[in-house]
Amino acid sequence: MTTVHGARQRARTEITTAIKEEARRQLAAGGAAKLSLRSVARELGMVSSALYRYFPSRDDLLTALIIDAFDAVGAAAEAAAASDPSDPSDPAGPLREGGPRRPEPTAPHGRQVARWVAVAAAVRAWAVAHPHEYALIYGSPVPGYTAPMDTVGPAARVGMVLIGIARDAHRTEGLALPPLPEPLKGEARRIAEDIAPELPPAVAAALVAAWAQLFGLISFEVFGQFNRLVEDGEVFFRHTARRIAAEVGLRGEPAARS
Amino acid sequence: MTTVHGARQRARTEITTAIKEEARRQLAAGGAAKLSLRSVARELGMVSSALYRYFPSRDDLLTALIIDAFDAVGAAAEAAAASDPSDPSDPAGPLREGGPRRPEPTAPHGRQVARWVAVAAAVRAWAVAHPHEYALIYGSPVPGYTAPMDTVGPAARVGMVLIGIARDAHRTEGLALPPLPEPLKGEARRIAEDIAPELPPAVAAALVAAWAQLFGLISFEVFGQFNRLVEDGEVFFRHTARRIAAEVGLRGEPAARS
DNA sequence: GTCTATACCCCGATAGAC
DNA sequence: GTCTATCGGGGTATAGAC
Repeated sequence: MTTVHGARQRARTEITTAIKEEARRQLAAGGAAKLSLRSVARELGMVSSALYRYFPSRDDLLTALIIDAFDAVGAAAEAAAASDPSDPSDPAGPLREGGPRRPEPTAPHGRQVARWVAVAAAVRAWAVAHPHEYALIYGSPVPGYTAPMDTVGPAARVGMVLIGIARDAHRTEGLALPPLPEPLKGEARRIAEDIAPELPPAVAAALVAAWAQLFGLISFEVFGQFNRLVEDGEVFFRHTARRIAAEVGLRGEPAARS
Repeated sequence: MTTVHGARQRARTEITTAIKEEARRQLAAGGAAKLSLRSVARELGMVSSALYRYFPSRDDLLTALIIDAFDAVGAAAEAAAASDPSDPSDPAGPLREGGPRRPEPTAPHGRQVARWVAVAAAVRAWAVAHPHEYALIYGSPVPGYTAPMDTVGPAARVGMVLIGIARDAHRTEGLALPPLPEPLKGEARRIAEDIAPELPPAVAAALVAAWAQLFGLISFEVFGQFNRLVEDGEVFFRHTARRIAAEVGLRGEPAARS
């Protein structure tokens, strides 16, 4: 009985996976707006009504895809943060999808900067490799669709990784930024309370700005706004990510800066 | 006869305008993907086939909307650049769209920084006021639609304004940035040739990055990624725009530089 | 859990009368 | 330039047999 149940469960999750895979294919072909249960079913050799046993509505399928995408990019970011890019023998992390993790042979000073850049580069690499899933989660909101609460956890993962790096840097080296102008102080204090009470408010606020700026670069590349202006996206991006790291107070070795 | 012709022309442009207005309304309601000639016609009390006298296809209507949007945000940027935000008596430009006017402190030195911030704030204000048109031009690409060449001119206007500010600053004060790391030098040289041969390559490359970073902030706000983290978007944005200005070598008065 | 059938919507685009 | 009519597609979602 549990066997039967197990087998059924297995079949169910297999089909669910197949549906999501086909849906992702269609996402790539036509965008989120014209993802349709019917054509997914058609392509899978099913009839449309059968899909409703797996996803009660089109929006639920969309939600599943969104959560998967946030989880994928979040996992890539976490893997990059866990690997140590300052170790030349470490092949993992920034350039891989989901690299293996390695021990940490400690770099002297700019280790957190290197991790920051590695995380940013990993997010970019994922985005470039999965432009349509990236568009799904960081592009224009899908009209008529409002994300349920289930998405906020996965959506926060990349941000958490960046916050963690800042936290580590603050603990080991101390992060400091020049004082904020008056009108921003309240805002920064609130942001710090929300995301990282142990960080100085100015750092927390800079983190949020840096986060948005990193994704701005990625979006411009993925969405084609650079329009041939930038040729080697990775090199350009890594350099800019390093400069952005400085904006939150992370200091690299002076030699490597800029 | 010319009168008749003139009247006809007038009627034609009036109807064309009405169509675009209704289309923009629908853009707001359902996004670019479900903008349809049929429903525009319905709402206008016309029959769908009549619209084909004005726009030969749905994509042509979309192109018109895109060009209008690029022109609108470009015009806002140009107006902000032309006004002088360091003159407290100048009511024009940056803050006009909404929001309190807080004249930038007069500064003979940081004038280009003030212009930079004013332009950025004007773009943000336009985006916040017209989120759907913003999404049309800076969000995920519309699936199945490829922009014709007619859009590239209008699309470049905001960038041109930013380049112009950097150029002015370079002419009057000289812009300099630390030397670039080797792998970026070629890229930067090419970028400079493309957009502003008279600027140092490092500045040109930083300009492109800054451009993307500004729009990253705007997109996060407009697309709701900040999700209540940032409360006063304008204050937060102006401050960050000022920091980004420093990244391209624009120097404000040290006092105001957070 | 899958099937057929169905209700009830939507769309872009064109032909041809007026 | 606007109309009716039409071609030929598309979609979500449900009911009910098997």
